[in-house]
Amino acid sequence: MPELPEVETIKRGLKDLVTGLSVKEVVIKNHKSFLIDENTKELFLFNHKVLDVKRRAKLLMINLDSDYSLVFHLKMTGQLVYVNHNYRFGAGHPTDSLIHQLPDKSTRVIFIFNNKAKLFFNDQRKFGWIKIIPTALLTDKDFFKYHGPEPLDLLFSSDVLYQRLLKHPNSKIKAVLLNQTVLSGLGNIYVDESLWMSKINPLTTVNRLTEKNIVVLHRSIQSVLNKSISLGGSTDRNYVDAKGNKGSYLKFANVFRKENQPCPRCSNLIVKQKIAGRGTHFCPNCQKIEIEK
DNA sequence: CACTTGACCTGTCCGC
DNA sequence: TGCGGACAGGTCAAGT
Repeated sequence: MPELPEVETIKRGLKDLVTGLSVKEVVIKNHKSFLIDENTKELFLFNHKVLDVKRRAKLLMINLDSDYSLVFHLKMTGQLVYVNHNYRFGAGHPTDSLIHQLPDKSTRVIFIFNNKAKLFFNDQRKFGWIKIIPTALLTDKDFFKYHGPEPLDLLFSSDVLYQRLLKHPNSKIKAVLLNQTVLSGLGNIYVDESLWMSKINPLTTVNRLTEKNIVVLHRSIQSVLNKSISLGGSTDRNYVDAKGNKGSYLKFANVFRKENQPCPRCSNLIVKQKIAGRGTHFCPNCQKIEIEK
């Protein structure tokens, strides 16, 4: 589930909650989720303060004052939920009921902090992972050489998008936008939404796109991501933020999970079709394939 | 090289 | 009510 807006939302929440705390204990219920040896735990994890929480692409990083960082990839069903020592954030918090159920059967790793708060790494499908990596490596651009630019970075212009897309001229735009080496952070939801907003058919090959298409696509990607971040991301099934709150972006989605419903722009029915191996939602009427270049 | 498929896992939903 | 199959937001390796 978690794409850029979801990981960004978790990061913002966690940063306020865990900065300054130190890890006292870790309970690993599923070892494949977090391969770490006792030595590394003692030397680089335990009793080290959290300096900062960062995001790059879909990775979330907790920098520790040991010069190492905890790095998380949530893949499809990962959650990072912080719960304080008495299992409450405050009277009447909407997610108190959810928090009381933790740990649950999807809990794979639990971090316990010096203030007795716990951070639950839940992951139903066990695809996600946690690693401990030297912070210096994470700031080295080599580490992210297989990740494309951040779509909300000021340096990410429509020209940059154009240049990167052009490296895959014969591929379908849907597949290229899902490719993390081209651009970081988009997943199935935001690719479908961005293409709808741009009136681009997901089957269009890159070499059929006009320059105007790309200018509009660039603006649409940023608009969709910014709107989702402002709404706390998308909760389709699993996703919750660091406090256990769901995101509300999908209430405003135009095509994702809207198959057989009218297109908000032209009233034609939205279709769902497998493209690039993924369920893809679009309006075949107003998302036309460009004929001329 | 472009593209597809299968694998990693668990849970849910749908049709019989 | 039970069972089998398809499917789910991510990524990687292997195959065509």
